[in-house]
Amino acid sequence: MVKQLSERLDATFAALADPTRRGMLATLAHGEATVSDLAAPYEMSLAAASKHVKKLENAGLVSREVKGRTHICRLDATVLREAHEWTERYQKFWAGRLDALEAALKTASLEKKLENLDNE
Amino acid sequence: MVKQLSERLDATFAALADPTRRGMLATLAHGEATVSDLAAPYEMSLAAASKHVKKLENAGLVSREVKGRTHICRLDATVLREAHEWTERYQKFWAGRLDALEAALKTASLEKKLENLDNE
DNA sequence: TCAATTGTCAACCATTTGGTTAAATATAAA
DNA sequence: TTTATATTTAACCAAATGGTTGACAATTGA
Repeated sequence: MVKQLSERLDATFAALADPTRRGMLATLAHGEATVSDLAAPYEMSLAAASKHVKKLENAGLVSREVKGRTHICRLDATVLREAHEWTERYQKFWAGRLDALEAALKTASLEKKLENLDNE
Repeated sequence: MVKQLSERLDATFAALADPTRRGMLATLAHGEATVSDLAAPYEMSLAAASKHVKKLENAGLVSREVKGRTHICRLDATVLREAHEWTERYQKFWAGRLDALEAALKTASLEKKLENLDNE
């Protein structure tokens, strides 16, 4: 059952809305890590950390390979890319507004110049 | 009271993790809108929509100007830019750009240092 | 075989979230 | 002034979240 984009964004943004989970992703940016590795920096129980990893996995941000009794986790940035693209649209919108502002200012100064020309 | 980057990311990502709120931002990308305007596309009560707007505002994604009995809302992409930059670091990692990965790790450790400084 | 390690699962708890309805507030219009 | 409009607030509810502890399963090492 493949989730729709909107639902994937829900899960991705929700997964990112927690400093522990963002920290785990930062750890994974260095390379693969076990659940214990990911849990190590935090004071919470392993069970709690395990839930965070599961949430990252459910969002599709992390993939897991069970190897013996350890679970090897890796960063999977596919859904993260969707989140990045979502925010990018609004960034571009904002940049566009700023461009429009620049354009407005340019037009204003151009008008002034034209007026000055008329006065010459 | 200015929030730390980490807390701003918490609030921003949490605000984005809901389709109603993302829809409201999409509406605001067309231009300013009142709370009623933002609520219109949804079946929920105005009170419920009002809470969503408040959450967007608290995250800093939306600014509000009270004008008579209406509240005019506008998109404020400042914190969105932070979220965009955060996802960008990991998205670049996924794209296999090792130089970007280095930069991401540097930024991450710098971020930690800055936050540690703030905590002292 | 027995003990330690890795991790999940179940049950529980407090807090947050996202919704409701009803009442309150403030402004605008008649 | 009275009424209608725009919005928030309060009280409430069910479900989700983020944590705990304790038991369990699987694997590894002694």
